[in-house]
Amino acid sequence: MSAGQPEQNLSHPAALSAGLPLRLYGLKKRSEFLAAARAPRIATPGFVLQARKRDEGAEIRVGFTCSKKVGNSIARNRAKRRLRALARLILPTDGHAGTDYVLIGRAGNTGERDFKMMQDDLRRALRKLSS
RNA sequence: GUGGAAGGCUGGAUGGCCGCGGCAGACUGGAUCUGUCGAGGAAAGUCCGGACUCCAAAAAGCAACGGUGCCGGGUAACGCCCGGGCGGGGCAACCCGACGGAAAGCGCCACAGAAAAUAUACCGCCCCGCAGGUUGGGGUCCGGUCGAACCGGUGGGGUAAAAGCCCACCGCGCCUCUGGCAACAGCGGCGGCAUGGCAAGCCCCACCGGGAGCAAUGCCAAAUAGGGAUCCCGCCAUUGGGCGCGCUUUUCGCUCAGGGAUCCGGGUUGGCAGCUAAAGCGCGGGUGGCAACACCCCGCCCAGAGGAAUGGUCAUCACCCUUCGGGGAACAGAAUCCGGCUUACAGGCCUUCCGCGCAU
RNA sequence: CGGGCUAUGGCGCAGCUUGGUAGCGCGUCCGUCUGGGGGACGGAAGGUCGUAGGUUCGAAUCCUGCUAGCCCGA
Repeated sequence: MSAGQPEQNLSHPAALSAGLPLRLYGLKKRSEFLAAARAPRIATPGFVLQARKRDEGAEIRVGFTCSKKVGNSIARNRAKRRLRALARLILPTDGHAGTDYVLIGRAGNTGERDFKMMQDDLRRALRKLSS
């Protein structure tokens, strides 16, 4: 299982957007993950953020991935769920249009780090990328 | 009061906001709304036993291999559970035991020691001989030494010195009888020391086991070229061969003339079933049983995904720690199902029993 | 779902079958040879044998349970 594992758990994109100002779309294909992997990245204690500016389209797309280092399937799923909650909360307002984001879980921290601190981490990482 | 032993239970609660999976219903057949259900005692490790399905064969048995191993019972079955026996540990409650066979056979027992399994004779001990010694022959296994272990133990008799050589008791073995379904226990008698240890070395004996696993298996749909090879049967021909061709397709025309099995190549990785009401659960009741458990009645309905949903976050209460800011909250996540075993586990609760101290 | 293998000095491996002494190569340290380096030679240190139990007088070795890693089949 590589970092480019397709995000099979991603739910319907429209369901994600319910009640939110901007729709989030999921990254599904391995090639899309690989493209984002070559893009600039910011590492935080709770996760790693990658962002790739696309040429076409204005929607924000986001993908989640966890390697086996994070733990067994339960630990990986919990890490991805927390990352998904983060993205739902912050990306529609702080994200940049026409960008693909990939959030990568880190062993030991993604499932345990304080959620407020992770929100700050994500906002700071987004500012850093845009500057 | 304190220290233990055994058995059982529990594994935070409530409410916002956002979100996930199954099922049912509603609605302009849209990817919406409503309702409802949604992890464990170990779901874990995958160590045993089954159910179920297919394969091979036959209702069996044998060989090989593997497993189990005191006795009796329970169970669908078990390597599990209950009861009993024997051995060991603990003052006790109680706990632990791979607990058949070493007088069927093979093998191993390092070092040390005289000697390690058909026993042996180093230092001693005793007797006899002579050339009287740093000596020769014999007796003996009593004492010493070694070791994890050395060929019964203690006491007495006996002797040149000794020895189950003889005797008593203990141990061991055999036999009869008694109790018990049995393992086994007990009384009595006999034998006269034989049988060192290791079977988690090979092995022997008794009993059990055909193989594979839900990615099993069945059905539907789609897709590909109804392709190739071999064999069998059939037909025509008879040295070797052929079983099709034309046409967009069917009808049709020409021709003596197509069926089966296995394998290879190629294609498909969609849907449904299997699938969860079950050898089910109940600190509900009754009967039988010491018990495990069985039977009857009553009540309950408790995930079914199809690479995996059961979550995230905030607040309050309860618990633990605190330097009063705050921090912590175990082991762990269903994948066909069930019965066990094993392993992991913060904290808390209940019942019964034993020892010791104090008071009465 | 089922099956198999491995774990031994810092690294790579023997030893396990048939139980009694843990060994080899590279590396490390010290010394000598050289003007010095490399190299050679001599010497030395370094191992709870993955872990917890059991069998045995005695276990790296035999048995059982865990832990970690790797591989195979459907």
